[in-house]
Amino acid sequence: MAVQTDLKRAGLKATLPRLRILETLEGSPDRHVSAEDLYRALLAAGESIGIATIYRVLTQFEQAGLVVRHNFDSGSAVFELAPSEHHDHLVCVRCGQVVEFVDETIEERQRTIADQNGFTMTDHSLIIYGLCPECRREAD
Amino acid sequence: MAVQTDLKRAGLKATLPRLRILETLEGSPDRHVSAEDLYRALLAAGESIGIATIYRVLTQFEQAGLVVRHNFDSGSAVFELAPSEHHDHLVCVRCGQVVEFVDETIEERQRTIADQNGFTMTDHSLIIYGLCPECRREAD
DNA sequence: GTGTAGGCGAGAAAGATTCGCATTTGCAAT
DNA sequence: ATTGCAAATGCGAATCTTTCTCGCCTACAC
Repeated sequence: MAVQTDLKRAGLKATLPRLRILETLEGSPDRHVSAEDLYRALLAAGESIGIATIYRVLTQFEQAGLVVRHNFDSGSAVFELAPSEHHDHLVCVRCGQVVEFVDETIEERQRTIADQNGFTMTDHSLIIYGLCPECRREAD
Repeated sequence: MAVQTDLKRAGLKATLPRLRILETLEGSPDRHVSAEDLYRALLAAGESIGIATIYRVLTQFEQAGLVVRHNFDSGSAVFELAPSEHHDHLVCVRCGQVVEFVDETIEERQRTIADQNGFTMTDHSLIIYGLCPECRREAD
């Protein structure tokens, strides 16, 4: 099973909660889920798991590079399986839908800006908020 | 006093807490402050104010366009007096220092990307995380 | 000055996340 | 297969940030 080797490779014991969380992330219709989302999904699936474990495991996954954490304006963090290639986000302020995009021009400018200011860029977060096509139509 | 007319113009009564908060924001050496920062600063200045009032007032100021709220990775929101012109942020992951910048190329690309995805952009947030020059030197 | 709508302070509440600790579990050496 | 133990889990309490409630107070139009 790939999930199990993913954990081993990341230097983490293949425990039941970790396997379940990773599987749930992979099987989620929504790439971006909160700790609470995962908790509810696992309880619904009949698993017995504590919310604290979810947070602990997600933090470990993040440190291991398996997932990425985002702080959208929603108040709670959302996590997504680490994509092979970096991308940024468009978030609908009405329905919460998330669209991913990549733009090399912006990536390039960011590196330049960090350099110009003497910063060594370690990460960045670009979120465009707006109304998605559906919500725009409904909110006419 | 300009502060008082600023409030009136924004449609807010010029109450003591509001005046103090606005003055503190203007007098802050750091443009980006949290609700807690303001609370401590006001208590230290001998004012008697509740943390709830700080949040209430900051939210009103935000709606009135007097301040802007940012969600950096720190867990709590930070506020800054509304700048005359929009800008983005470079945040040092070690000391928390914040540097502001404007880049028309990026602004332009964002509008294009929102359009291409059928979104009506209402706002955006670009934060570049990294090590500032000083921290880079110290963390050799 | 006075009335009143709106604002305030304090504490409780809510939501998100972390901590402390007793119990359980993965896993490697028997 | 069995065992031993460090590491991980589950649970409830604690913490942190932010919001709500409610009785009292105040800015300001008249």
